[in-house]
Amino acid sequence: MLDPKILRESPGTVRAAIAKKHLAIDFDGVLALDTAWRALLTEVEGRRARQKAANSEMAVLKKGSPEFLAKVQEMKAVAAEVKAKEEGLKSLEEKWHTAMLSLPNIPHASVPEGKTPEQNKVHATHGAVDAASQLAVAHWEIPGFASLIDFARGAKVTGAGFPFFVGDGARIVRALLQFFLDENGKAGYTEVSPPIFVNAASATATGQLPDKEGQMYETTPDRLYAVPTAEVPLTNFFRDEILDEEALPVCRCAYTPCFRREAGSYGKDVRGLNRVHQFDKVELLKWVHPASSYDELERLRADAERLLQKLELPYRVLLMCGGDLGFAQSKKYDLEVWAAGQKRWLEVSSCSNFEAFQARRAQIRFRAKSTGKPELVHTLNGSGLAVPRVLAALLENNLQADGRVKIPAALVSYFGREYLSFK
RNA sequence: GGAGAGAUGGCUGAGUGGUCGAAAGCGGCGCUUUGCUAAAGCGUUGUAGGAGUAAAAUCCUACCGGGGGUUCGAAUCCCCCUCUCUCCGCCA
Repeated sequence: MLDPKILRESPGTVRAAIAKKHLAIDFDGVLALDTAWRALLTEVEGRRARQKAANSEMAVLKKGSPEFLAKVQEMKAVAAEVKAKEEGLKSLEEKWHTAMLSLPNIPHASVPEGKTPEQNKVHATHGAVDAASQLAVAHWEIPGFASLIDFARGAKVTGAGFPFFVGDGARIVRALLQFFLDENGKAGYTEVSPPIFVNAASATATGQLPDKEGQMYETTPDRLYAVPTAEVPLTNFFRDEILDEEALPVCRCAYTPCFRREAGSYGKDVRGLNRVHQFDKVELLKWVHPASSYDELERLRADAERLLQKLELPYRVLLMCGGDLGFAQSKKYDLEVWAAGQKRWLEVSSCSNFEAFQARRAQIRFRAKSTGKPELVHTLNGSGLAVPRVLAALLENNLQADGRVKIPAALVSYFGREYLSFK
C-alpha cells in the first residue's frame, strides 16, 4: 500500500508510476474517494466531539434533574445522527481502502521504461552459453529421467505437477538445499524454519490475498494457506512490530516447500521441472533502513548470484522494465539460468526491493533514533535459490556422453559423489 | 477433545456506567545534586487518523485482545470470535 499522503501532496508521482507500470487504474476516482472520505470523517468527528463535551457536562449534573434530562434528549438526537453517518463512513472507508490497495508501488528512477518482458534490460551475463553440454537434451528426455524424478507416480498419488524424487533425484535435492542454506548462512543470513501454513491475515499482509487467492492451496476447515513461498511466513515474522534501529539490517533465509496452484499456466513452461505445484526453495529476506535499501538490493542480488557461480551454471541478470516489474516492487532483478537442452533461460531467483510498500501493509517499523518516532522499514527478498529449475539446468548442462551428470565441485561434498546416475 | 481462568500502555498492575488515554510502580529520556560510578530529587515519556503550518506550534477523533450490541454516555454491562495459561483426556 502507498502512503496516502503522497496522493494528496504529489498525485503526479502516482500517475507517473501507474503509467510506467502500464496499469489501467482510475486514479481520479481514487482521488475523489479520498476527498469524500475525509469530508465525511470530519463531519462524524465533529459530532463525536459534541458528545464528549456533553458527557463531561452531564457527569457533574445531578442525575434525573431537569437539566440532565434535557441534555439526554438533546444528545439522543446527536447520537442518532452519529449512528447514521457512521454507517456511511464505514462503507466509504472500505471503498477507500480497496482503492488504496489498487495503487501500485512507485518504480525507482533506475527502472527502465517498457511494457513487455522483451523490454527487460539484460544487466549482465555470466558463463559461456556455448560451452554447455553439446549433447544436452531437455531434462525430461534424458534416458532414465523418470526413475529419478517420477511425474507419473506423483500424478497418481497426488496430481499433475507433484513429482516423486527418488534415489539420486532425492539426494541431489537435499544436497542443493543444504548447500544453499550453508552458503547463505556464511553470507550473514540467519536460518529460519518457518510454519508452512499461514493464516489469512499473513497472506493479506504480503499481498497474496485478496489478489492471488486462487493461486494458493487452502485448507478446510481451518482456512490456512499452504505457503507459495517462504516470503510469506518470513515477512510476517515481524508483522505489527517495532524493531530497534541498531538491529537493521535483519537478514534471514528459510527453506520451505512451496505450493502453487499455477492456475492458467500451459505449454512448454510447464514441462518437466520447469513448473511444478510443489517445489523446494530457499528464500532470502531483508528488513533494512530506508536509506540503504538500494545498496542492500545489490548485495542481495550478489548473494543469489554467487550460488549460481559456485554451481558453475551460466546465467544472466535481467533488470525488469516498468511493465514487467510487478505491482508491489520498486525495482527487481531476475536471475535466469541457461538450460542447454531446452535452449532457454529459466528464472531461478527474483530479487526485489519493496521499499515501504509491504512494510506499510504489514506494519513493520523501527524506532528512528533521530526523531524517536517509528518509521516503516524497507523490505527486500529474493530466492537463494529455487531447486527444480536449478536442477533442470544442472542436468541439461552437465550431461556427459555416458549418460551421467557431472556434479559441480562445490556440490560434491554435499552430494557425496562426483556423478549423478540415471537408472 | 472436556473443564476452568485470563487478555489493560515498553513491562508489572489498578480500575465494574460519566470529569479515564486510563492510578501506582518499574523501565526509558531530560535536568539538578555528585570526584567517578551508584543513589536521590524534580520533570517528562503511547500509537494511528484527520484538520492546520513553509515547517513547527496547536486543535479534533479513535484505540484497554478482535468484532457486534445496549446506552445520552462503555476499559467497565450483553453476545460472538481469537489467543494465552492451568487441569483432565488423547497422541507423534
